[in-house]
Amino acid sequence: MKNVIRAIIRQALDQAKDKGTLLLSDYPEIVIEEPKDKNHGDFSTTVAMSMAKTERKSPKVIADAICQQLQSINGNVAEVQTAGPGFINLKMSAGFYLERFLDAARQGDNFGNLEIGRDQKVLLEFVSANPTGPLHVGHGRGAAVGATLAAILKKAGYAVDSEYYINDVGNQMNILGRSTLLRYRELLNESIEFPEDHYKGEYIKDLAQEIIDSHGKEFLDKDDETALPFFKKYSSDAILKGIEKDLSEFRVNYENWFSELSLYDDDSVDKALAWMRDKGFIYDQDGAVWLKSSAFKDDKDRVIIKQSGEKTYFCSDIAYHQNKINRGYHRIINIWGADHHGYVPRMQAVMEALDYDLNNFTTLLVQFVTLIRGGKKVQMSTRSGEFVTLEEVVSEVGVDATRFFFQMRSCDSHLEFDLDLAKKQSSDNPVFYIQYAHARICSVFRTAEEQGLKLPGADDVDLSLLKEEEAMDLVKKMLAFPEVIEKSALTLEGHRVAFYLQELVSLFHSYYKLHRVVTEDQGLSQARLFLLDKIRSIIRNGLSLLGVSSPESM
RNA sequence: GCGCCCGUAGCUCAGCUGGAUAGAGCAACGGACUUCUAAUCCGUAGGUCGGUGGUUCGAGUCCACUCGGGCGUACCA
Repeated sequence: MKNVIRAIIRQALDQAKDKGTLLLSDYPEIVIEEPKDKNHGDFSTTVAMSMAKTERKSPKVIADAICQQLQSINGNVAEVQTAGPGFINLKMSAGFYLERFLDAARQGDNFGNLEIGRDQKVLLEFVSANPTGPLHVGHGRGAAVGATLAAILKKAGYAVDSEYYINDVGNQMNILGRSTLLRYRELLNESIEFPEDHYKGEYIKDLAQEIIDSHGKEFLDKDDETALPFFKKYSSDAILKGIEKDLSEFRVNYENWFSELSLYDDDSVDKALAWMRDKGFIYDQDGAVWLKSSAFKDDKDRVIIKQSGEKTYFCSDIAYHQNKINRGYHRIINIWGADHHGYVPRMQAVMEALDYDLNNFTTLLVQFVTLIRGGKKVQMSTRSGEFVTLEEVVSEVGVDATRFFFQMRSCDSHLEFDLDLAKKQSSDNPVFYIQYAHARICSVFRTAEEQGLKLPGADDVDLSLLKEEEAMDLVKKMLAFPEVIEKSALTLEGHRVAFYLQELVSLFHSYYKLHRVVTEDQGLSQARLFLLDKIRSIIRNGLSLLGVSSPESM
């Protein structure tokens, strides 16, 4: 829509240049805005002000010159005026909007699909929690943000692959195995000492019990070395399976599950190291092997092989990202918890060393979630293993509310998740407010059907009957949907969709209150049904991006 | 100490990458149900955009400094 306005302004500029009223040695960027104040028209532009210097005229004079041209352009512009320091305000005709609305309606659920990502392959890695315990609410936010971003990018035309990186290597795996083994022995009445740094959650005891149920006392008389591999594998497999189940129930799906272990199995790690060494980014010191990350934006060099000969997590991450690059992605996006932000510069250093354009590599940091119950913070502590799992929240408030609440805020804002509010069935609760609008529209259609009224086709409807200001407000808001998708895709900010839906639905509820849809006047009723059907489609569309269902009745 | 994020109405947060008189939702107060879902709507009130200085026609937005909160600063992952 703004593009259309931009083209009109552009045309006016060209005409002014032809007539010699403006120099236009250099075309300025034409910024189109939607003024908050309705008195300032539907759109406004600041070009006149930004041209003041090069034209050496006052913004007002330039604005007047442009206005003069605009008036002669075509019938779509209903009103033009200059205002303030040099704004040009445009008011478009009702026909302009209705024509575009009809066009949007013809596109059905494809409305809002864009081409901006055409021929662009994007890799989106998110959650990637270690398989050492169930997903907690923080992971849940990452999952919701990632899945929605993937959906938005797809709608914007990108070819997106979602990926989960499984950290199934390293010391943590040993600790996990040992934790389960110790609980196993404990449950079989052996006295044990449970180390401080081991996993203390109840789920470890559950795993131990499962092993007792299936294997009995088989491992009791075996030493650690013999028993551990089994416990390690059993635990991580079971936990990963649980993670997969939690995510799929949370409507979060991946194209790839990528195992860290596989990078060792196929020598990718060694190859990546050899490549780095060959390029001179690696050196040996103090018995360890270092990456020269300080040659890039990182504050210091980082160890990739410890004195003990073990490789660090960072080491396999080099191989992992080389693998990502080799798969030919135009854009690589990682979504991490904010507690990993210190890791960003060194990863950027790796990408730079691998000769990948940093403009195409983004790490989104998702800030923490605080759960609120009864107006008070729910205490969580990873250390004691007492954190609230994603599964617990979902089973308490449902997938819809959880998915929506996680995306009500921009990623880099801390999120307060009010569990009581999420369960509330009233307009206080934004997710219900939106779903209710959808159900309400469906209900209107049921009433219409009882009256023998049918939804007209795009060629049979007379939209000029939609004369009310509220109807035009709705039409304008709907036409902004593609811009919301575009903006969300470009800024990687999914919360915009949540905000947009609230605004759209609020306009609908007002309209509904003021104007009865099913009336004696068949033509008018049909025009209104047509309007509602499109609103319904956008709600359904937007909610599905957010991973929220659209109930037909509530 | 250094680095990243945040600071906007009583609360939770937007603010379209520099535009006009800073917005929304809750909460508060006052209204609206013979009508398609009142699970809703309409109205009122609420602000030194943490602070100081700078950049310019113009700053919540950009820069510097500063105060407060969160997180990070491993040969952990």
